[in-house]
Amino acid sequence: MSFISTRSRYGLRFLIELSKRRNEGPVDLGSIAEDQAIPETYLAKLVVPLRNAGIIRSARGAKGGYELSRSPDDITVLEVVEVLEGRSSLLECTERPELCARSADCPTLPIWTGLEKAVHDYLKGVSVSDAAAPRAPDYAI
Amino acid sequence: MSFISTRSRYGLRFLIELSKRRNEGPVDLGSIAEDQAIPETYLAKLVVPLRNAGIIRSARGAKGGYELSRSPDDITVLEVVEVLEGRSSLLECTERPELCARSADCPTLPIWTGLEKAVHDYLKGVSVSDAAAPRAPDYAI
DNA sequence: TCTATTGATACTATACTGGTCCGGTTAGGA
DNA sequence: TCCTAACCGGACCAGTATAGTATCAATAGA
Ligand code: SF4
Ligand code: SF4
Repeated sequence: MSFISTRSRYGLRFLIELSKRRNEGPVDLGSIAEDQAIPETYLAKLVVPLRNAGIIRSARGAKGGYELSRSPDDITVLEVVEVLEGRSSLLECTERPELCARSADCPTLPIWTGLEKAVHDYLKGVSVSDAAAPRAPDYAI
Repeated sequence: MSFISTRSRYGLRFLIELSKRRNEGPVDLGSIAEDQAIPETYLAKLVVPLRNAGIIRSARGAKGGYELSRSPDDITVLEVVEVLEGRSSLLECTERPELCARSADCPTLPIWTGLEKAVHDYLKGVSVSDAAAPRAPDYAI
């Protein structure tokens, strides 16, 4: 059970919280960790790749914290998952067929490739602002 | 990287091979393991849940082996993955929301639920016989 | 300068993945 | 009958990933 691990789940909840507290200036990690019941030291590590990816920006020092560096409409869940899981695929061989000697005529590869695409398309269609909406009906169907 | 682990990949390739060798009578594990380059002792373990699920049947003794117990059209890849991964979901909380205290008003849960559904629908739409087809164009798009 | 807050590493405990090994059981065939 | 091909079941194992902790340094506001 690892494609959507706590990394993505915590991370997405963190971003939603940031999107709710836009225009408060930088929000400190501790307050989000607390009200989302996420271990602060663990969340602190998830924040690094998000910053590197340009999704959030940070301010150090007292009164520092994090804020979204883009509109939540422009942050897709796909991007968040890719950044936090370190990969975008459920399978190595769909992205790097050269890793498997059998890939050239593997009958199952097209199936997995299709599955990847289904996942990609879905996640690409949902943004952080969709997620932040109180009851978002569309993507749940 | 584990939702589609070697279990599903090996298992599906095994079933495809069985579907190709239908009407040969029981096929012994060793010969499939060899030509699919799957460790025989490992494959031997994957075969147990497939039998328990009624996907294949086994014959013991000399000249024994395995054969599909249903038409390959009636075996969906979804079923194979569920049986071999021991679960159908990428996330626990979508199936058992009671595991998470926050599930009642978790803003991200509908997203993951929607993702599960996308995955389910896709995998349900592909059967072992589709997979066995030499170049199956439909589901790869 | 004091203090709140991020930044960067290093460490750990647990579980999962992908195997191997081995002794036992069943049944076809010489 | 007895040999042997094949399945059956379980213990075991090394490597890696996940989830989390701990420590200390850097920075900026009051
Ligand atoms: S055999 Fe097919 S599914 Fe398995 S790793 Fe190779 S290409 Fe991928
Ligand atoms: S917080 Fe939401 S996504 Fe995370 S486990 Fe609970 S219900 Fe699932």
